[in-house]
Amino acid sequence: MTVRTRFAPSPTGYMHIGGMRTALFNWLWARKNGGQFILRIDDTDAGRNMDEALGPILDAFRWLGLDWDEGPEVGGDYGPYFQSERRSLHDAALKSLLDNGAAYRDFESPDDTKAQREDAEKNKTVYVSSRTSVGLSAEEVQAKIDADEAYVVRFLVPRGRKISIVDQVRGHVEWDSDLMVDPVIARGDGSPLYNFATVVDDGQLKITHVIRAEEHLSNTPIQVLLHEALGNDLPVFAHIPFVAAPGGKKKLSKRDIDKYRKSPAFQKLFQLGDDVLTRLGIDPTDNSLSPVMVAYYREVGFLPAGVLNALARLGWSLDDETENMSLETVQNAFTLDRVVKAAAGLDPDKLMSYQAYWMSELSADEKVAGCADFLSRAGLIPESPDAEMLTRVAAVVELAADRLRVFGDILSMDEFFVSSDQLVFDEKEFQKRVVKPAEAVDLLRDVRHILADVESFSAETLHDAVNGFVEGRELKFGQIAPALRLSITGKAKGADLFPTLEFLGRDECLARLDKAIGSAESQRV
RNA sequence: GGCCCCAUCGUCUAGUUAGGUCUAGGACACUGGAUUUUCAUUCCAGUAACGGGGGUUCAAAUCCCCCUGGGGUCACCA
Repeated sequence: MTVRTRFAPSPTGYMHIGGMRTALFNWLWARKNGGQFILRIDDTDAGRNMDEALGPILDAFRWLGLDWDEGPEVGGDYGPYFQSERRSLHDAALKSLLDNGAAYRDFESPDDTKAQREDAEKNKTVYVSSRTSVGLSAEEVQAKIDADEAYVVRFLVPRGRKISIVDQVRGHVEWDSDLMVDPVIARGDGSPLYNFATVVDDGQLKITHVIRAEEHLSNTPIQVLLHEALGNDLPVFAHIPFVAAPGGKKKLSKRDIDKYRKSPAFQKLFQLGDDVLTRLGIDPTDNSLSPVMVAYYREVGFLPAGVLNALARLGWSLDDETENMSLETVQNAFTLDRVVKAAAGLDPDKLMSYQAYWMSELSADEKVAGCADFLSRAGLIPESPDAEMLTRVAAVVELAADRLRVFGDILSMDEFFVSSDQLVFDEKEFQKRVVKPAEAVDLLRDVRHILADVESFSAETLHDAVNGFVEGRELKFGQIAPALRLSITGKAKGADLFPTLEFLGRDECLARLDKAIGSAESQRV
């Protein structure tokens, strides 16, 4: 039997990071077993703006390198893959259920149903459907239809049944059919509801494994019954824990984004993301991009490998020690029985550590390509940089070394891409390191002479020259380095100092020093 | 509230199915130290957990029961 898994997103305009994890596990299970992974679009409220709504979802899959064997754009033998286009399948299934008495038209008014529900709640009894319409003869039903009486189609839940499944992650789970309400499976106009459409589609698509988040566990007994009534082979179910918000156990949700912004666990991520997004000209506070969405990580400059690694380790482990895993490694090792049962909070810190690892695994060329793209988009270098500019980027990437965790980090090294007149000093640090210390400006002047006179402007000779000066004056390096760094880069921290000087070159360094000295003097007076 | 699920360091987890090898392992985060005359990296060290109570057993993180706590879901949404 070929394993067939599916992910069935509704087109919402963005890809949720938790949904992505569910999709990943489905993909993994299919690939691990040499089966098929299917993308079905659950667009029941007919497709308006489908490009806008579906595009970001497919983009997320493409970015992470998760391919689908059947679905939008690629087709397949069991199509169509948009639920809205599968109506004839749903109609036929509905008719068969109605014909054999497994479902019935319920003419009870919604208000009556609601009142019964509330009554039951008040009396602390179990609410089950009244089934007042079940006893109606075919003629009576037809008469009501002819009289335009409103109705819905409900599935007639068999009484006295224990419905049990062997969930691949949870084990044996059981429900009592006597406690179940007859679910509405279609509206009066015949349009199917989720539980019904899903079962019809899963059956027709020959899905063998339904791997989904645990919030769907409570839908399972209805779906099992529907599969039975339709004569489908029952798929294997695996309910994986949902992805929780950092620090908590609640489902990660787009609506709570403002709360996350204040959460300490999210602090570092937001700081990084806000900075990068702002430099790219995207307003990070309007929440059009947030850490709940896959696209956020791409925009900030994460690697697919980093995100994938973090997602795979959220609720799954290979063994007691392996942390850094490629998609291929995970794919080969993936089993459902190693999926954890409890909800797992997304840990931005850990995500960042996976990311940093995969960034360090990248070749120099790959880093340069990624950084150049971000620099272009931030307007720091031309859109199509020439070879000379790319060499420059490569040199900065080398200077950045492991300070580069995400591609967006390169944007905070803007001092290497602007000239002295555009250079902005960190105001607070400038006060502290250059303006305040009494001797700073004089020392800077001395250093200027050294830089002007040194024979070859290389990191090594620069280091020796400055060092000689420091020793000759019986100073400490720390008395001069911070002021020098700030004058040259405008920042209090950054890449190694002397290589930075060498990279910028003598003229640029002197110009920056002059600017700093001038600025400090004017502020002192 | 009904139904269902879950419960090991702050976090992600190993260990639970086949009880002993667990004075509970790893990773992230955090703290301290070394290296780096910034920052980051790297290295070393440290803090830190079986929710509680009953059983069963020679032996329980592991099996059973109860409690507590957390969560999901209760639509003519998906």
